[in-house]
Amino acid sequence: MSASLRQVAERAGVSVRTVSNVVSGFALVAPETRARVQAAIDELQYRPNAAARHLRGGRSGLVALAIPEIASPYFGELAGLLVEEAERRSWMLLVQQTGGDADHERGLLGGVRGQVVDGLVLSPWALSPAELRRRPDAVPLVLLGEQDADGLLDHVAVDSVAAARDATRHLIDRGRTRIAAIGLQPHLENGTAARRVEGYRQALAEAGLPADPALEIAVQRLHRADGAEAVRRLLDTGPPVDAIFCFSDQLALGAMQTALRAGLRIPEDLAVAGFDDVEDGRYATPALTTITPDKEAIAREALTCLADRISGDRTAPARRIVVPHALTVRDSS
Amino acid sequence: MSASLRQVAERAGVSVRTVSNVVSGFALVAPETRARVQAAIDELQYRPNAAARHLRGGRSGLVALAIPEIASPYFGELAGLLVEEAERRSWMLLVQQTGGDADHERGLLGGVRGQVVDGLVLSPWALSPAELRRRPDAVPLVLLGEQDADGLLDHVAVDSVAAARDATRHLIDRGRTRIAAIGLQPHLENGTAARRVEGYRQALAEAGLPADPALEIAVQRLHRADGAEAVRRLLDTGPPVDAIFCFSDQLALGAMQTALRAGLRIPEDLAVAGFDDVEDGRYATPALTTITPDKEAIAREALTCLADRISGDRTAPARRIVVPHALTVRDSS
DNA sequence: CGCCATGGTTGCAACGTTGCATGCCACGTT
DNA sequence: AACGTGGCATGCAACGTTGCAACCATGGCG
Repeated sequence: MSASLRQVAERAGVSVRTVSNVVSGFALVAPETRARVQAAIDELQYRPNAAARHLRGGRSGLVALAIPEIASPYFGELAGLLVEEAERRSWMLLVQQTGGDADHERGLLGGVRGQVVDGLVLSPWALSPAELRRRPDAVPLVLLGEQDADGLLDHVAVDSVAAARDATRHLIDRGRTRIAAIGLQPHLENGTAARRVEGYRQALAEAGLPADPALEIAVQRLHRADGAEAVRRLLDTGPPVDAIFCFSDQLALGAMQTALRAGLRIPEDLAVAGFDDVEDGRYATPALTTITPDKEAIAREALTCLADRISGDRTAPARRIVVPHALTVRDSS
Repeated sequence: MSASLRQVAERAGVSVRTVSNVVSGFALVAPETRARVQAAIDELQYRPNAAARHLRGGRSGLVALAIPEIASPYFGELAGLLVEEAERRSWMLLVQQTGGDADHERGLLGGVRGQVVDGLVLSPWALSPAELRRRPDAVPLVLLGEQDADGLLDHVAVDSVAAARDATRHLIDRGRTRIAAIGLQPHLENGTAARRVEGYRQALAEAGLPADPALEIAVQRLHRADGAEAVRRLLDTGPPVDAIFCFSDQLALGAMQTALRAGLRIPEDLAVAGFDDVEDGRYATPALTTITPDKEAIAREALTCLADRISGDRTAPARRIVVPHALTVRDSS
């Protein structure tokens, strides 16, 4: 296999300990010795053994990212940024998919298989705040999204209420009055959808528009298919609408396709706004108006937070980090 | 921290070795002893230490996936399937992004930081076959895509020549005669683009259509922006076209947006076909005709191949695995 | 001249696990 | 009664690394 410290030591005629000193760069080593050891290292192509370091030092240099599904564009983009940010901190990122399954999420809270990782970035979906709170405190943990765990766990997220309000207000500013909201998830304890409805309702109230429950459409998941189906229902049996605010870009893209196929013109007959600003939306026809969360900031803050937990005080009070968002207006509204 | 075998052993009043036997399930352990040990394990919430197992056994249970970028839909979908497939084999997947950078890819060939992983699934982009071939044989490796490393390394891929021929033939069957190909990459040694051009030319030749170099458009990357720009160039300065075959769905989506904005009707004025069958294409307007590679098969075969290398003969002859593909016709053609 | 500080190097131990060899006991056989 | 056998349990060692403390020169100082 690969060379070990011992073999390098034998080759250089020094002790194992001295080679270790050279490798780790620190400590007092005579320049001449260092050179000799370095030569042996190069010849044998020595590479430190991660397993031994992990065992000895208790750090693996690995961080897990647990998300519902990596194939979804929003999580894909986020994962990409997290990988980059992790690399910047000489960590490596391990991806777990929960599929939005509660048991799966619960399992991860207890620690990723055998304490392999130094920390966990979790985007909970099905788990209730209550369950999140009473987790066995194994690995340092950061949550993505507003999970309302009573400030007991570190969070990183945009302000969903404000963002949803911004999006809805924009549609109102465009003169729309019958604005539907697609993306409620009453079957989940997940607080994100609830916050977005809240922001939506706030904007309506501020503008003096009535809140019509028939305009609030629930979905199972946040995929394109769900958005498509929601619009189908809305057009078939719902009240007339002149705008839709979708809680994700995926929902919005599915919604747009169905609306276009039904012969509606976007934005003339129906204005559409999404949430996430994934690349698909920018290249859709028409290009999608959306809420743009600062994803770089999410990635950066999440890992900063994790780093602080890992090397700092694990019992420090939980932080709730709110990252900026913006409204990006495009052709769909 | 977490309990170790020793602590469980003390609690259960047996030796460390016996606890190990219980944990690993094997060996001869008296039912009564097993029960007592199991009780101690549960009480202390013992979980085997991955670092120690890795050090002792030489297996980490980790596999790395190295791709240009996870945020790209094709790689996102593939990564999702690989994560699932890995889980099925009780492996965990670690994601590395090369950004299509040659140095980065080269670095990974030498082994992922300190032999952390048992295997590597690499989707090379910038690296030449020659370089791939003379890699230091560190970790077991499987390549995604047709990299033409002279049969010296394991590969998993669709037959790009045949697939490109199928797509082009379909456009010809639709009565198109001026068919452009977007996605050539003469600046890269990467063989995939070259194979797709070949398939495209074969189909033209079979149909007796002339091969016009002005209809073969090169791009830097395979993003939507590149497709959009390619179509812009084509419409501005190129010869007239009535169909486009793009080497990726992303290129096709970018191409469609630009064409639609230029007032062209799809498919009436311009038929478009892509490659990859990512979800975006299915929900685009019009829905995108494309080549559908069996991604599940790619994920499955890649990990099977890796598993064989890891636990089997590392010097066995390299395998070239070709997975099935299909032509999926939708509204864009 | 002896002592101490300093620079440079080293050995030991331990992190948690498992392969190997061995030990112990009870039972059945000769 | 002595012996072998098989079921069960254990001790030792090693995987590669690093913290700790000790070690040995050397040279400066009292």
